Amino acid sequence: MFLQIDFQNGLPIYEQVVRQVKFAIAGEDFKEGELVPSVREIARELAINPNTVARAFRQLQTDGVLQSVRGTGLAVAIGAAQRCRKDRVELIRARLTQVLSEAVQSRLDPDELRTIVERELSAVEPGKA
Amino acid sequence: MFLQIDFQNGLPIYEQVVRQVKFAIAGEDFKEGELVPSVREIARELAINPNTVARAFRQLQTDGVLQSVRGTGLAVAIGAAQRCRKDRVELIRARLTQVLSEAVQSRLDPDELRTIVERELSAVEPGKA
Amino acid sequence: MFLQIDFQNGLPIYEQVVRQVKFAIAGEDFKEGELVPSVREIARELAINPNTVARAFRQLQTDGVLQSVRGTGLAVAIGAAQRCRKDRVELIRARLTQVLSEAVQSRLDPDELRTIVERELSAVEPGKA
Amino acid sequence: MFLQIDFQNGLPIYEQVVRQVKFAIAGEDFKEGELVPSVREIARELAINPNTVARAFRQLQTDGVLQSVRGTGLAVAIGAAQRCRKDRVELIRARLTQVLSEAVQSRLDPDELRTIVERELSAVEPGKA
DNA sequence: GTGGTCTAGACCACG
DNA sequence: GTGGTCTAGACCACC
Repeated sequence: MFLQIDFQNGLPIYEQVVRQVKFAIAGEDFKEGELVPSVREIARELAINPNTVARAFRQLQTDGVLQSVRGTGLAVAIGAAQRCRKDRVELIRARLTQVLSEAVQSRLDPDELRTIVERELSAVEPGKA
Repeated sequence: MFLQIDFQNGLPIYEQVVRQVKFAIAGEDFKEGELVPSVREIARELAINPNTVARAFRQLQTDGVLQSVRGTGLAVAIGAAQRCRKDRVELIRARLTQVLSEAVQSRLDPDELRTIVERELSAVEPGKA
Repeated sequence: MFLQIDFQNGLPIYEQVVRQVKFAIAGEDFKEGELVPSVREIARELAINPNTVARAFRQLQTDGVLQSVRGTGLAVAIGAAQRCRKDRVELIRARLTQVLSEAVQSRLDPDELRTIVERELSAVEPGKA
Repeated sequence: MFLQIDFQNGLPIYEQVVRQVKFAIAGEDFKEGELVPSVREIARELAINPNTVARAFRQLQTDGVLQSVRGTGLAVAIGAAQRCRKDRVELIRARLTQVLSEAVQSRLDPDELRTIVERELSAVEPGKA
């Protein structure tokens, strides 16, 4: 299974499920038009209450990521993969902008910030000159 | 007054008070050894519940940033300014590292990330070549 | 075939089948005394579960619209066409009355309501002065 | 109290609460910026489970009608009254259009439809010529 | 089997 | 006191 819950970090379980399902859809682990695992199956897998999973799935429906197919299950909506990817990028961009703004406000050394940035980026661009 | 509360953003009010007091100490708006304003005064100023301010001050005492002066009030602890600066820097550095790690994991374009970084940093380094 | 299913709109599929069969009988697409297509045929045609069609047919029998012909199939009952027309008219009349009552209660402009009504009616009365 | 629940009509209780709260806001029974009654109070009043009320309120938050004020309660959002009025009008307009379209499709007599319409409208326009 | 709704009761953080 | 989260277990309609 793709999903993992961290019961320690304070984030609501249902939100972790929402995020991870969106991430799984973005990565095409769940494909558009196909059914996602049932509420009960996921609840069993993660050892959490089915209601908690149902709440996450309800959220995913209002977000337009899942669609209910009566008596059959929940299917990934058409266009959800692209939207999930876009949402995630937007979220990260916003957080990056905010933390940098706070860093500047706290007078952190710009060059030190650049060093941190390059250290992370180098992991993904090993061949870059 | 230095402090401002945002009732919308979901952050606990007492935590906003804690952070802002620490920030004020880091910036030497409150100087070491001097008394900070009373719980009642701050509560009145910010139009929040005195219990909330008291809770923030309790937190600041456990953090070793404020010290009770018997029968007088609460004073900024010696060495608090430097510690507050360091805490803030550490916090921001950790958050920056984390969000960059997630960005890389989501395959965001490294050059776009650099662009965001430079846009923020340019605000504070206008004279940089 | 006359029937079409909308899997999105939340209406139970078996009820959509019931309504459409009644509508087809009202419009004499299925004539009194003649056999309707078999459960299997309709299920194949609409790509739905035969159980669902069977349930719709059961409902149509209790409604007195279809009659079982032993060993042969299901036939449109005598008098069903007129009854279906009447049922449908009654249903629509009731819904119209209700939505208008709510509209009045919400203080919608009566003239705007009349405009909506005339816009729909003009489609069917092109020659009316 | 303003709210009433019909346990018979099949509509989910939480949805009835959502609609009625929106209607109450549209009618300014609950005013913008003020707190609505607490989850527990409404639950007690209507003799339903607090979770059910909480679910309705969660929906109202995602609809932008209510705003959570930490530790204090839920307040009517600014601009909610106008939005609630508009939503209700749109909803009714859509339903009216749809039922009329079905009526026309079923070949109901246009003049009978006009009669129904005028009968309802006359209740609110007694002085109209 | 599926999701959807509701209840009951518990625990938490916040003001 | 407030809302928010989670669990447990029940019942329903639908396929």
